[in-house]
Amino acid sequence: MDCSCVSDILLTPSMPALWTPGFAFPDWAYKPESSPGSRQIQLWHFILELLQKEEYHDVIAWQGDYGEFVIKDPDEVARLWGIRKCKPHMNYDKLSRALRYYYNKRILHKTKGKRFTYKFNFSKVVLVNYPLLDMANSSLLLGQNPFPGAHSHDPFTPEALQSLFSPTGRPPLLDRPLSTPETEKLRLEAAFPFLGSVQEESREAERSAGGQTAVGSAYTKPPAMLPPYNRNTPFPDYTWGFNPYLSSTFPLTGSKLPTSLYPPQFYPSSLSQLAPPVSLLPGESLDRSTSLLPGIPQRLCATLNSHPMPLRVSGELGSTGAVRRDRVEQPEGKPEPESDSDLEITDVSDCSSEADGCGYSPPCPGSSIRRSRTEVEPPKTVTTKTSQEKSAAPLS
DNA sequence: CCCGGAACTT
DNA sequence: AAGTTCCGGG
Repeated sequence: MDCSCVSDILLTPSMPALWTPGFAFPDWAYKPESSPGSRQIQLWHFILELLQKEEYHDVIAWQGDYGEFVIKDPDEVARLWGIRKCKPHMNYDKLSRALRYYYNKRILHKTKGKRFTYKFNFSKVVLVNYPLLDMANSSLLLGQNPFPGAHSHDPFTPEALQSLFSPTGRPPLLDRPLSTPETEKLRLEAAFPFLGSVQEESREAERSAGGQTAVGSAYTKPPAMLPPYNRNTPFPDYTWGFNPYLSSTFPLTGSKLPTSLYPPQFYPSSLSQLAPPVSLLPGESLDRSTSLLPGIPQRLCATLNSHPMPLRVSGELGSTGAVRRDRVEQPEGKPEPESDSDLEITDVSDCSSEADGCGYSPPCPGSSIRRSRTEVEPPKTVTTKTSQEKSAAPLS
């Protein structure tokens, strides 16, 4: 019930990386809230988030061509994703399956030959998230961007973005009747030359692309705040301690908080001029590591600070190193072995109901933040039927 | 590893 | 719709 998984969030005071110059995240990088059932974070979105944070450079990072990234630590990425989705049994095998589904959607494609390397199809990302954006009007995007070398002419000049995400809150033409998806697609690709040319078009990909024009809304969602990452943080604590990927709303002053979507190298400098002004209030500086985020209500963070987030680096693979490699859960035999649960999340009981309140719950309900089991953790624990039930219930 | 079908869940 | 879970095949 009280899956406080999220609540305690962002705490980690300093998060300069978020506004690192050169990092800008266009609004459209976020799926419109209105989009059917899109309240939940999407994998590609999540990937982008990780990619954006330097803390995760050892886990996943941009590398190679434009939009190309490599998952340096598959297990870790999977674990993080599992945390985000409250899927304690997530692993790279499953995550990669999800990534593979993106192939047909043209959101991603695999970089053959390179292990754990994928490449974003930014144009698609744009379309999916900002279908109504009529680039035509943004002549700046069309007119001045020679395809060769994304560096030659950066389409994302402050002016360009400015016009796209005008102060009025909505990009120009947003309400214009939507032109054909194809048209926009072309335009977008013109604007995003680095994006994998829709090479291997083909098969049903076309179909899915055509039918998935989401309803564009003038919605803007701030990027998630990923607190300093520490891979030593055990799953359980990490999970309940705070929600690293809570991309919930942050009442940021500017409403539009750009963060990085593309590798820095994609934007020699233009963007860097844009980020700072947007996220900071005059007089505020980023180096105030101890300060809260500007614009974020104290109540949101109050409880957070008091939780140092216990670093329990023990149970790595002591008793059951193998356990997590292969799912060793018995279909119905016996409940999760303690050993396993140690790695998997003891409190997952909350998640058993399928990430119900897990993913997104109102920030800091105020007090129900009990997190680390180092705390008090009522002995009764309700004999939670953790994953056991989960795997057994649905089928039988 | 990587791929993608199939069944199932949210 | 967007995965999650399994899984056979390369």
